[in-house]
Amino acid sequence: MICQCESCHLKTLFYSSIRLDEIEGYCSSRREIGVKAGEDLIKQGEEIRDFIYLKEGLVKLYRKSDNGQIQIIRFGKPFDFVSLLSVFSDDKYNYSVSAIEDSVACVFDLSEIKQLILTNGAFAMHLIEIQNRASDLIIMNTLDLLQKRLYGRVASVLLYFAIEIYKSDEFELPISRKEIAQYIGMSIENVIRVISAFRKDKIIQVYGKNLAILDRERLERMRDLS
Amino acid sequence: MICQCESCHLKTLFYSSIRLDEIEGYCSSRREIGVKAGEDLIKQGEEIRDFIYLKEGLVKLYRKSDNGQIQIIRFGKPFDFVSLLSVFSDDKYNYSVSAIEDSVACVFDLSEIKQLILTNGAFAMHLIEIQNRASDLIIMNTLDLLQKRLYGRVASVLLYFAIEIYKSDEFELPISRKEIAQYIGMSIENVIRVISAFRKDKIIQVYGKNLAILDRERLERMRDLS
DNA sequence: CGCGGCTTTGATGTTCATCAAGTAAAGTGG
DNA sequence: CCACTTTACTTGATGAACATCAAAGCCGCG
Repeated sequence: MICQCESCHLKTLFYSSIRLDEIEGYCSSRREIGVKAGEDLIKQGEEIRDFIYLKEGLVKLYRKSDNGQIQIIRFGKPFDFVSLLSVFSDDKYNYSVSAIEDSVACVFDLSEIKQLILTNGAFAMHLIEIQNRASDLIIMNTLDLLQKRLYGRVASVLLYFAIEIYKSDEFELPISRKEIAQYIGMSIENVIRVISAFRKDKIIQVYGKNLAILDRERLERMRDLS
Repeated sequence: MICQCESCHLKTLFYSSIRLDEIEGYCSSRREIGVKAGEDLIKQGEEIRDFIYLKEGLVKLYRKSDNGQIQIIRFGKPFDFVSLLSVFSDDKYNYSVSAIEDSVACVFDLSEIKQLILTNGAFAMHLIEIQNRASDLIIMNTLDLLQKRLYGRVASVLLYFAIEIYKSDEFELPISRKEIAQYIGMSIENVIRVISAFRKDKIIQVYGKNLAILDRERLERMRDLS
């Protein structure tokens, strides 16, 4: 069997709504793409032909805004980055996706997925739920950032990686200060200053790329009290 | 016939994918709710039982964030406010909707819509497209705001109402300065100051609630150059 | 080695929130 | 209807939050 779906998260998500004898067909049309850290998986402006699902790794969604600045929309890990944003509403990507860590993506023909929506109600329902959840997350996250200030925004990012990505208070920060700045919409220098302040206040510990949250409560307070 | 679907936008959107002999059934289960300016259509925290579509009027989507502040997520006019945001991904609303102008909403049982998704592929596809488009708009809009500053943000709002809502450079501003502030994430005083500055610079003209954009180009430049 | 990108800190000025005080407008109860 | 209260709006003054400029150290890489 070409497609080892047992090891693929996609199975749990979608294949539960597809009859076993149908799976084979979709599996064979599926292909995997490996991208190394730094490489692009999706380029802004490209035509949307595929339906892409992140199987392994860590990516960032970002866009070039009108004035040429780069803005990071969201970080995506397996499960919460399924092709979303404009896949069914536009014909061109209005954002890029690139790998932060080496990643593997599952790629389907978009037309096949659309066919599946048309013919398989359970699949359509499932997909709607997933898309809905993903959009909600982005929206609420961005809204949160919008009403926080520098300190709260930086605290948010650090806690995001600790809680959502690494599920640990000690981890290797996968992104640069510059990327944090591009995500929270503040200047690089001020991001650095806040991280330094957190370090001096013994809220976090930094050695190289490694980061340890020493005082989770205080960091959460900084995040919540803007 | 109870349901005068000819006059309802929903028809063009959804009913194109439903067979004529099926329409009758859904029409009869549909009900209309009128809300006067200032009244709530949806309350944050309520259970999601309905699928709601704005037929006439103007509404605002807003939420109370963790620290108790009110934040306006988006303004919605007929067509671009279909129940979205968490309708299929959560069981409770995490935002409120209230009428800015007197409005009329079409209400369906959510369970019926879900049933329709399961059994009618074309409908599901159509709904996915609409939801996708709506989410994209909110996301891109919020991201735009996030990287603009005071002047650019205020210019954005004014141009939004001129272009998207009223399709004219002269209109009656339907929202208060406070609501602008809650939408763009800045203080009321500064919103007022910017509007005054625009007025003094002859970019806009203000008499009471009425607003006229005198110099569209300059206002657009303010919006685009942050 | 030298170059470019990332990081860091300090100094400076701009942008912004906040406080204060006052005016106008709109609802409320007698 | 008028006095009363509340809400929206407005302006100025002040300090806090933030961007920007500048300079220097630190890598990794050709």
